[in-house]
Amino acid sequence: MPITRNVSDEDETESESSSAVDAVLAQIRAMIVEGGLKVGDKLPTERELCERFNSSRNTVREAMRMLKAFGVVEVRPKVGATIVDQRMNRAFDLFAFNVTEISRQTFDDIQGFRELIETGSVTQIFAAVTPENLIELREINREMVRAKSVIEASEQDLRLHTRLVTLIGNKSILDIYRIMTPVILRIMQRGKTRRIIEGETYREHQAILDALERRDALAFQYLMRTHLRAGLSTFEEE
Amino acid sequence: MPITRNVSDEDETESESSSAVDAVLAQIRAMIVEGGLKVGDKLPTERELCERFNSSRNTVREAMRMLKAFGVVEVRPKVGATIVDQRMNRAFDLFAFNVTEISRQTFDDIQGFRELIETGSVTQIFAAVTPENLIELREINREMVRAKSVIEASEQDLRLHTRLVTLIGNKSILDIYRIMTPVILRIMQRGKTRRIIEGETYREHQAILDALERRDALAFQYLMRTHLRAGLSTFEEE
DNA sequence: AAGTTGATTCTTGGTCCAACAAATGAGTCG
DNA sequence: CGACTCATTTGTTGGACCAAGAATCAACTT
Repeated sequence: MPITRNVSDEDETESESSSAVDAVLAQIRAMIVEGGLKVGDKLPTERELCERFNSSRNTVREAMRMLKAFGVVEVRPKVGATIVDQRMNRAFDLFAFNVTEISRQTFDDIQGFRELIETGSVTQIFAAVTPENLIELREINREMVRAKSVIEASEQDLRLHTRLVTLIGNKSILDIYRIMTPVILRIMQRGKTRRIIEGETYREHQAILDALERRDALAFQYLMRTHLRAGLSTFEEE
Repeated sequence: MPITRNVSDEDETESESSSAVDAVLAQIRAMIVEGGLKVGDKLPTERELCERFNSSRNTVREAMRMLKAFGVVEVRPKVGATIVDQRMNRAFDLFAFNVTEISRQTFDDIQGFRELIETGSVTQIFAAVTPENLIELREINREMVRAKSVIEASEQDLRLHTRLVTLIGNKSILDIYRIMTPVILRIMQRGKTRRIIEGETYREHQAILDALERRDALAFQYLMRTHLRAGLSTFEEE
């Protein structure tokens, strides 16, 4: 019997994907789901998967590579592949992989989204904030003006906003912010150079934190909106 | 001029990843960025990348596999690899790859996020909605009750909400909704069986659309919040 | 003669195989 | 108890072949 077994044999119940790698990927995935494998469990060895799926080792490895890229498995030499769930981190890597320039449209959309979140969650933020939080937030704001470079200042700026979002207590929203971090940073570093240096951003932050401290929802929302839109105006100058 | 630069040379500024595949991946990425390659451009052939990076073909292929998993390149036989930007679709696939069960916490977070978006964007939605939109939305709602299965009904339910979110006119938010689609669907299909059948969801949708039609922001926000939280209560019954 | 069509060849990704290197867990011996 | 050896497993390499598509060219038709 020749070695070249055809992929599309009898065991091809699903996904006649016309690609051996995709087929193996689907089968491994089915094995995870139907086998009820949970995070922390181990997958069979590569060679075992080879003979189980009638595939070559390279094919199995490429499928494993995709699982790794998806953040579903973590594989170490000798110890094998264990199931994990780092898809959020993968999504983060995804957006850090910059190939295209940020368009004006993307800029508007991201800022609009932030406005929605950061002004809309005023109730939750007010309910959760503690005096210690305020001290920390003001300290971050001071670190921003002490920053040596625009890049560093942007990171502190975003850190302050992210810290505020953390107070909402919603992990999904925080995850989204984490995913968007690279894009937001690029947006900040593009348009805010002068504003940060001139201290406008610092003073706006201070006003927002003051409103937060005295639980003035209307002021908080108004100042936050103005603050976010100010970055918007500097973008279109160029 | 010899092209064969050694991998571990001076240009290894980042990611001395101790992995040949990661090294090749970083180099290809650097080639894209520094070469100013845009979407639509073509990458060199695999064999050319082999000798340029002094790597084996399998190594290059595994690196290419990751680029494909990232949605950065699209590779077709004979024609080679072309640069694309389908990272949003990849992120979508990422979250469709379910390995873990939805926790109560995730459920709360997602619903909280939706509440923030769908009640917070009332101004934009009111400004954008047209009579045709309303007709379409009501039609989707009717299709939901005509649905044969819970799965189909859930899809129509989410379709209505997604259509509403589309009216915001913010592509980033829409992207996030698309990414979350699989998770939201699983949430819906878990808790809403009885509610959909009994027509509660339909009537709540109708009330929301009525408020939308007469531009009653307060009613819209209140009804939407109640509607979203209703699904929350059915979740904890089990 | 020009255009079309068909076959042929060549390129290129897709898959497989065999082998070696490196890492590491496990067993063994001092 | 510790150091050492060994076997297993992933990481990497090089080579081989196949299939499909692009390119080229010859033959045929109009």
